[in-house]
Amino acid sequence: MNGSCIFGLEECVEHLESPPDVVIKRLPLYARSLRYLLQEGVSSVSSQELGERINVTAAQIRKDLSYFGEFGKQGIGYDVEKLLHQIERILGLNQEWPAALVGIGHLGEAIARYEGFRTQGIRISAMFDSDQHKIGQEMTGLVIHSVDQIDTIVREMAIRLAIIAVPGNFAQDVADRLVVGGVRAILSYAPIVLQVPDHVWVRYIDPVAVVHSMTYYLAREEES
Amino acid sequence: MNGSCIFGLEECVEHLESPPDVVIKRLPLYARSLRYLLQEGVSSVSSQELGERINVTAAQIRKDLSYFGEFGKQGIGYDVEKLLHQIERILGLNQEWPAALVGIGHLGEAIARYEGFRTQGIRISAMFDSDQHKIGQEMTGLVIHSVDQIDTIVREMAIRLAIIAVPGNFAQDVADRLVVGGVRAILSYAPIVLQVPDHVWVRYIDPVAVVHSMTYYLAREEES
DNA sequence: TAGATTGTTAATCGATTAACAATC
DNA sequence: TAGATTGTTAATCGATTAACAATC
Repeated sequence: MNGSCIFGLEECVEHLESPPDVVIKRLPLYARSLRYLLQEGVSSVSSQELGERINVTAAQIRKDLSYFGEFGKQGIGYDVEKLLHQIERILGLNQEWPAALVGIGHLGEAIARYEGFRTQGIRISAMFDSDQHKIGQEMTGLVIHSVDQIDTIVREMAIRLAIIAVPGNFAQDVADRLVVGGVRAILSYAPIVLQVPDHVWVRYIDPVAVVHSMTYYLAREEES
Repeated sequence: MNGSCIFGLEECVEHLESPPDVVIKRLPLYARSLRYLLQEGVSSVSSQELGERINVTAAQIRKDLSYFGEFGKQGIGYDVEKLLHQIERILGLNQEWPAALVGIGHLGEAIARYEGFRTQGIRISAMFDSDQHKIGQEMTGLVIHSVDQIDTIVREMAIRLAIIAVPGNFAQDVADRLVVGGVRAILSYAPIVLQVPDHVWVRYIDPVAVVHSMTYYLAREEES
C-alpha cells in the first residue's frame, strides 16, 4: 500500500485502480495452476515458475496480482496455498454459485454431467428445456423445467448465473427470460451475439469460431 | 494498394503488415454475422450496421478488413455475399478441413453430433478414445479407434486439425501423439496448458475459467 | 551477509479509435 | 450534385514488459 496516498484510508482504497477485464480473465488460470501445484505438494512458487507453467511472463503475474494486494515475499515467492485462497476469494469462489442451465441436448447433458463445474464452486441448480419429451424428466437429480418457467424459478432460487446451450434461434429469447428472472451473468454456447442490458455480463464459447481462427494459419501453411 | 511502395510488386506484398492474431480471431465473427445477413436477404451492409450487430466499432471492422484488401465501396458499404466469400477464403473455408476428435465422453459425443462444425467446413473424420468399451464402436458413421493409433491414422489421413475432449491428465499425452502425427492446430477442452512445438497452434475452451471470470463481478455486486 | 524475488514505476509496445480525404 | 461510407493515417488509449529499489 502506498504511504503517500493523499486520501484517507477508505478513499484511498476506493481510488485504487480497478483491474481491467483482461486481468480478471487470467485469474482463473492462475488459480487452476496453483491447484495443480498444491496437488503436487509444492508449497512455494515464484512468479517465474508459475509463469513458465502457463506461458505467461513473470512480470505480468506480479502486475496482475498487484491490483489486489501484496501476496508474496521478496526473495521467496508465493505460498501456493495462501495465494490460491486469496485468488479464490477475489473470484468469489469462497461461496458456491447456483446456476441455471438452459438447453438439455447433447451439449447441455455434457455440461450437466461435467464434474468440473461442481467441484469448482458452480452448482447447476435448475435445468430448462423447451422439448415436451424432456420437460418433467430427471437428470443428475434435477427435474427439467419448461423454458416458460425460467424467470419465475430463477427469481425464486435467486440464481445470478446461467449457462445457455440452446440453438442460436432460441438463445435471445432465453437470455431475455433469464434477465427478467434476475440473472446477471451468462455463459452462452449459442452462435449469436446476445443483446442484454448493461448490468448483465455475457461471455461466449464458440468452438466453430475458434477453429476457424486456426484454419486461417493452416491455409497459409498449405501455400508455402 | 499504396502506389508509393519502394519495393517491386511481389516484395511490396510481402511487406504488407501481417494481421495480428486478435484480428484473425474476429474474422469468424464477421463471417458469422454476414451469414445471418445473407439469410435475412440483406444484400449490402455498412461497417456501422455490421458493427452494431456484433458490438464492435465501425472503425475496427474497416481497419481489420484493410489488412486483407479493399472489399467495400465508398458511399455504399459492403456487398454481403462478396464480403462473406472473401472472409471465408481468407480463413481457408473454401475447402473442407478433416479433423480428429479425441475423447468420446459426453462432451466428445456432443461435439461429434454437433452440426455446426460440419456445416462450417470442419469435418470430424477420425475419432479416438482410450476406453476398451468404446473402441471399435461406431458413432456418426465413424469407428472409434484407440488413442494408440492416433499418430498413424492422423498421418495417413493427412489431418492437420484436432479437437481434444479428454480429461486433463490425459491431454498432454494425446497432444504429443497428435503432434507426432502431423497435427498443426489443436482445440483443447482440457483444463491444462499444453506444451507443444512452436509450429503448432493451440486454443483452449475452458468453461469453468470463463464462469469464474464472471463470479468475480457477481461477488462485487453482492457487496454493494 | 549475499542471493533471490517481490511490488511498482516508467518505458515500450500494440491495439483501438477518431478523423478525413477519396470516391461511390 | 449532395450525401454516405470507405480505406487509411495519425492520435489515443491501454496492456505488457523491463528495470530496479525494497526486502525477505
